[in-house]
Amino acid sequence: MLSYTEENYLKALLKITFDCGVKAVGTNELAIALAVKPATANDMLKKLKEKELVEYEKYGKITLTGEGKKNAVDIIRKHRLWETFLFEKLEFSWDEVHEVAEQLEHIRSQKLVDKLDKFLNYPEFDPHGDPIPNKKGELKVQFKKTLSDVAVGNSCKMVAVKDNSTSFLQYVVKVGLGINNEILVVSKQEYDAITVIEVNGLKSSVSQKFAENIFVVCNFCIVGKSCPRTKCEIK
Amino acid sequence: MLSYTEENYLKALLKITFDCGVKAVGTNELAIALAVKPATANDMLKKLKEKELVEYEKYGKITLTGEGKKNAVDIIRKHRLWETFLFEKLEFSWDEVHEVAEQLEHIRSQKLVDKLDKFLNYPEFDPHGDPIPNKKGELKVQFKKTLSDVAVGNSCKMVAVKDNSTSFLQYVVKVGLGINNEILVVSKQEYDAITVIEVNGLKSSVSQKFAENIFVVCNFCIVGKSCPRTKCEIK
DNA sequence: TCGTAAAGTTAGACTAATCTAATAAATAAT
DNA sequence: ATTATTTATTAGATTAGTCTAACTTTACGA
Repeated sequence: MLSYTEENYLKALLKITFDCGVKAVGTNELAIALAVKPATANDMLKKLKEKELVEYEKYGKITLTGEGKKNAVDIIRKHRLWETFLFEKLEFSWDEVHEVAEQLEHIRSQKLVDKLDKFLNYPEFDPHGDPIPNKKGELKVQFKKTLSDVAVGNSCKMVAVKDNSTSFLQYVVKVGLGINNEILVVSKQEYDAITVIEVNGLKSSVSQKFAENIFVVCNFCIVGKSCPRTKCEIK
Repeated sequence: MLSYTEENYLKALLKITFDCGVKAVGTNELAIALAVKPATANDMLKKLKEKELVEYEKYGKITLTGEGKKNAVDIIRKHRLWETFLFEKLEFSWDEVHEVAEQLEHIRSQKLVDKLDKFLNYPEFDPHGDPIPNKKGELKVQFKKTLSDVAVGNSCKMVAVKDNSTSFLQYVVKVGLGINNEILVVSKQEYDAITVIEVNGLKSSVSQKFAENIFVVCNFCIVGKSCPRTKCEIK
């Protein structure tokens, strides 16, 4: 069985490679992600290599093995299910869920995960709009993360806000936005990325900064029919 | 902040003294409860004494300080709230909740506990019928734990079963019993404690063994008006 | 009351996860 | 290509929690 620490190393490796994962990971990079010293990460990597959860040559880059990836995806699944629970059932705000989910993700009980998944009605995305791996480890890939990533002419759905300050939230309300609202990206100024959006018929101009703080999912990803999806299947 | 291990030591100390707590606890007794060696318990007790969470003289019995008790009660509160959640919301069976709650009780988030409490509608008893301390650390003391403790002429409410075997459960169904049913203790044979109970008008004779496996709460404890209750208030 | 058994303590060692400081290899820059 | 810089590794130390084995108190029974 993996220790909490081992789980965190695997999760960090997956998260670094995730965005859809070409590159292998370096020791320093990993150490920074986990807020430990490179020497510490190195020690742990030896252990994980011994357990055949990662692969690397001495002085080379690190990749997860199939087994390592499977474990990592499972932790991410648990993390995101718990975030969804906290947000939807316990009325936590967007910015509060992560820290608690960091703890909850390590609870060991397959039954708990399955039951929680069912209780939440098998959600595909967490409150941040990140995909939740299903029981088999498959997940829907999202190509857009914030409003600033949405191309002109496309529409998307707001799922959460990144910034939780009062001033920002008041701004959000002012442009007529709320959770689950459709947003159409009407146009975008090339020079400073000032973007015209339309929400329920109301057009507004918003800054790059604003757009980066609105989490969205793209419609085709939600509808899921002609949805460009990748199965990051775990062997 | 306390480590998981420290929390477990405090919880074990409280649980040993709880039933309602006259005696102080010995090192061996504690070690057995935690499945560690006495030497290990001794080391930890030194640490807890240093932190002023327990009090004892060398070679003497151990008691929790106010602060130690406060911490221990809080862990019990979390444990029992999680058990209630697992049982009521996630459809865990009575015998499955404990193990998972052992893990969940260590999650650190005051907000999570408060929200969970609210989500469950401020329950006073867990699925085993054990009292859940409220936010102030107060709890309702139950004088009866199983059907075998209920005196002749009194009625109670079944809250759970201790034995989860099919044969027992079928027996339970046969006498017309289910969760939340009222049980009247009609009479009891002195010699072998064979007990006549009445459930929804149906009278049955049950054995001592059967009665010991039915968890109940007494009405006056639930109603809470003229309820003999003890506030185990935490200073 | 005295001796043995039970209960509690101490000493020394081990493992997991971390650190700092020193060293080695790989990469980038001149 | 040779050096300088970045990246990775090793060595040795530390802390928390555990162990075994030996020792010290306390409690109890003859």
